[in-house]
Order: sequence, then structure tokens, then C-alpha cells
Amino acid sequence: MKAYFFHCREKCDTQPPAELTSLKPTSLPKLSALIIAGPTASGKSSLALRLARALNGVIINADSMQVYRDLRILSARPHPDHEAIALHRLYGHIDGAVNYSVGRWLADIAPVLEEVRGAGHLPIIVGGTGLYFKALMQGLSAIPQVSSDVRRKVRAESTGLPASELHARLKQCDPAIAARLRPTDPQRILRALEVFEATGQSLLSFQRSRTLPLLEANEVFAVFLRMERKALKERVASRVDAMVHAGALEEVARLRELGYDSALPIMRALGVPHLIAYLNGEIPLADAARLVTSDSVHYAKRQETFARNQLITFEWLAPEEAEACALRHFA
RNA sequence: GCCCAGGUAGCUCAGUCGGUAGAGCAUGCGACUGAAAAUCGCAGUGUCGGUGGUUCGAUUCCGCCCCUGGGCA
Repeated sequence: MKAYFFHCREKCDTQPPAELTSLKPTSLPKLSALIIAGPTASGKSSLALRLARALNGVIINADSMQVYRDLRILSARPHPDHEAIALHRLYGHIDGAVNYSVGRWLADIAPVLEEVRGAGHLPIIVGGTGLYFKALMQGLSAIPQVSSDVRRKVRAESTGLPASELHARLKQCDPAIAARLRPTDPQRILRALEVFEATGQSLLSFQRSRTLPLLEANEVFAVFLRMERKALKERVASRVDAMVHAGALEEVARLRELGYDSALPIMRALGVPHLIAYLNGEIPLADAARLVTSDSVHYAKRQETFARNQLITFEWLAPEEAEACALRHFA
């Protein structure tokens, strides 16, 4: 493990410590996957495509929105032309009516990883969802599936109630988890409530253990693409415009017609609520675009915070550095 | 030139019956176990337009000046 990190330095830093140059790559474990994370609009997909071509890789999605079939433009899913250049997996394979989750993603990626490696290809896992990478490399607690009946029931009982009231209810049945959750955090409170309702046990009791990670930090080269917030903001703004020109409004109009529950993940994707507000005549298009841009920049900030503090083994590299480094690692 | 309304945080504004100020947004930082493109938490900064006066004390009251907007000429 230690040797690997030194190896990484030796190959990537411009000036490696002299005493480490004796470490030879031949003595190191073979890296079994390339992981590309980074904030939205940082160029992850195009980097992945270039590396997939150069390294005979298969691109595997780690983005919670690019899994949805009905969300191609707004989720910036790879273009069909690009999907023809290299194999892409776990893109657009989920119906919008589905409440996808990190657990499902983990279940989906396990066989894909095995298959890709078995075929002798390099898995290139790329996406913006930090939680997915955390689950992939740090494991996830095994928690029984909460049936959609229970889920519906819990949500129906809590509609219209303030988070503090839900928290008070949670405190009644599961004081241990309630103590760890903020009374202002409705999402986590609802999750704890439904797990207790479904299993009769505290969510905390499940969270005490985790499954083994699918990939260990020392067997992958994991990068987080680094980009200045200011530059990122400009990229996001022009990408939002490009999305509108590419048919984002039509995509959103289709979603609106499908009549999905507004609580579904797909309906909360960046851009969907504001563009629907525009289509409903509530705000001008320019305002909607501005709002989508600022939401996206806030999101990028959260992605960076998550990576900085939760994905601590990732190397922060500018896109060009990441590309050069990956080529050296896997060539 | 005259009349009116304003000039307070990066922006929009609130407020101080005289005791040196605060919300939202923006910005920065953080939390994070099956909705994570989600859901939450924390934190700056101000010569309160300038200048004189009254006062123990003025961002607040008064005079003058500057600037902005509206009206009248």
C-alpha cells in the first residue's frame, strides 16, 4: 500500500524525492481500475473517452443521473457517437420512474466489473457522484430493502409535517439514530423512519458494519479533476446554454408529460425544476438558465467538499495532468 | 435652478424614539451509508456618502456639500 503511493509520487510529481527512485514498478501490484471523479463540467467524460481508446478500456458510469434513460441532455450523458467509440456501461439503463440508489448501483456494477476485467479490459469508472465512489471503495452497510409499500406509507404519513415533528416521532421509536440526525434534515429522518418501520431495528444497528469494498484504494488509480471555481463557473454557464440549444427544453417537456412524482430523483436533477418552471410560464428562460448555472456551481462545491473529506485517497489533478498520469500508470 | 425620495455588507434592502448595526441573496467552509445532481450545518466583511454643528456620545438630530432616481421648470 505504502509502496504504491510512493510509486504514484515517483511517476506523477515533477520532482520526485531522490531516495525513492530505486522503487521499481515491477515490484508493485497491478492496478485493476482507473477512477475519474471531479466536479460537474470538469471534462470527466471526454477524458474517459480518450483514455478508453488509448488503454483499451471500458467506461463505466458512476453518476446518479446519467443512469436514467430519459435524461440524456441535462445529465450530460455521453453522446451516442461517443458510445460507439468505446464501450459504455450503466448509462441510461434505468427508467425514470425508478428510485435508483447507491445500493442498486453497487449491485449493478459488481458483475460489470467482473465481466470487464474477465474480458481483459481496463475498467474506467467515471462520474460525479461521490457517494458511489465511497461505497465502491469503502463498502456499504447491508440493509434490508425497504418495500415501496412501507416507503409510501411512511411518506404519506409525514406529508406536510415539519422536519422537527418527524424528528420527534423518530425519537420515540429510534432515539439512537434520532440523536445523530439534525431535526432539520427531513431526508435522513425519513430514511431512518422507513428502515425502522420495515425492520423494527435502528438504522444505526445496520450501519455498524459494512460490506467489503469492491475495489481497494491500493489497486486503483483514482483522480479527482481539479479546476478553479471561477473557470468552472464559466464552463457551467456555457454548458447550460449549450444544453438548451441541444434540446434540453424538449427533454424536460417530455418528463413533464410523463407526470412523474416531483420527489423522484430524476425530477430533482439539476435543471429539471427550473426549466419546468420556465415551460409553465413562471419565469423567463434567461432566469431559468441563471438559476440552473448557480445551482450547478453550488453542486460542484459540494462535490469538492465530499471528495476532499470523504474520498481522501483520490489524487487531485488538473485534467491534463490526470491524462498524462493515467497513461503512464496503465500503458 | 427648484421640489420630492434615496445614498447602510459584493448585491437588494431593514434598522437604530441618539449608546458605532442585521436579513435575504452572493461568497467561503463543513456534515454526509439505498433520493447524494439529494438533504442539511457554520462563518466573514461595513470609515452606516462627505463634512461641520448640537451632545458625555451622532450612522441616527441640524446645516452645507457630493452622488443617484423621479417630478417641475
